[in-house]
Amino acid sequence: MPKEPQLSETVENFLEVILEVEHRNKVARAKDIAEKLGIQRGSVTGALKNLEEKKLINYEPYSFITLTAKGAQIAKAITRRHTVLKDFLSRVLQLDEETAEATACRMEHAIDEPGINRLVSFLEYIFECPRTGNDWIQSFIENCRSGKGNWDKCDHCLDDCKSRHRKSKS
Amino acid sequence: MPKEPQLSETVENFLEVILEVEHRNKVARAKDIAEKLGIQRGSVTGALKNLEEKKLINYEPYSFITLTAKGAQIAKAITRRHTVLKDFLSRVLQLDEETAEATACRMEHAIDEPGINRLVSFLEYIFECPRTGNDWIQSFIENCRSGKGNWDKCDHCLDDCKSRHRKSKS
DNA sequence: AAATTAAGTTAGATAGTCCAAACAAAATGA
DNA sequence: TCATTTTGTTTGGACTATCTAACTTAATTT
Repeated sequence: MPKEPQLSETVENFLEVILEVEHRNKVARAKDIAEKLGIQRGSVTGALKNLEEKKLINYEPYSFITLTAKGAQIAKAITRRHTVLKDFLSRVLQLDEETAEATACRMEHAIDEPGINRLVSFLEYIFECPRTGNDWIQSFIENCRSGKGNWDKCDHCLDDCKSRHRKSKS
Repeated sequence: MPKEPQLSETVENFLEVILEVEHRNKVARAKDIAEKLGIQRGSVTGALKNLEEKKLINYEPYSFITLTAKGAQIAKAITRRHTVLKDFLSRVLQLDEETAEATACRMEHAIDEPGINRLVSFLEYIFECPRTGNDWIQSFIENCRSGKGNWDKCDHCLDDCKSRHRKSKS
């Protein structure tokens, strides 16, 4: 397999937005893309031609825009990265909605599939391992607020873990 | 305070590299910067002029390059992000050295100070909370390898946590 | 000190991303 | 259907980040 030349952040964002718009309104129009990306309509046309050349979208002037199979595949991968990262940022690091969204949007271009898969496993692990889960995250937040580590209630906390785990097995 | 216009990824990388080279050899030369960034010598000159205009480096043609206070401050912030992210990627997600390094290098431009501070707290929390720590990460790896969750040994594992915690208090 | 090599700069080219404004096509609706 | 509005395209310009090749300055070696 000849390795695909990696795509620019701009191209990835275009694909991601097109996928989203396609889902909402069956088909993507230049105007929606421009709005979503916060750029001028005029800037979209050239970019679309570029995507067309790269065989990532089906495009003809004045016509609708759809993703090719290749384009859709990439768009979905990027969207998945976005979702996973946002999940980590908001559910684990507890960044507020807006910050998590914006940060995920920038980070999604910086991590590859092996990395994101590992992060998915990590998220699952956090919320499934009896040693962690939601209350562990909760303690993390308290820890952040109170400034420094307070491990006084650990005995009790560990007992809770255990009894919770017993219950879940029964 | 007038908000600083945010810097491009390129500028951030330049500052980071200059800081590193400065540390290794007291002073940065265009050639080292070009090598580290994997670009041609000719591309460096223009960028340096730009950094000079932004008051981020002290630069005069044919002379040495040093960071200004402002430049150094930013370079250190980027480097810190890099370090923290790499730490997370390698110590927690267990990506191999090289991948962690490369990924951190791209992600460092995508996360801001509040975000990175939260990640620092999270790392500390993972390794200090009695419920987690190194053996928890170890179990994560095994979990990744074996494919699906295996929570058979959890009772034992939780007991270990507890006794370890008792010891650490004495 | 002169010759050679290494490092730095300049100039011109290209590609990508964007804008604003003028223009063209398509859709709407009276 | 015709006029109006909306949407899409074109054009020309700007800026960033790069390259290569030619050239200049500085450093090293003999």
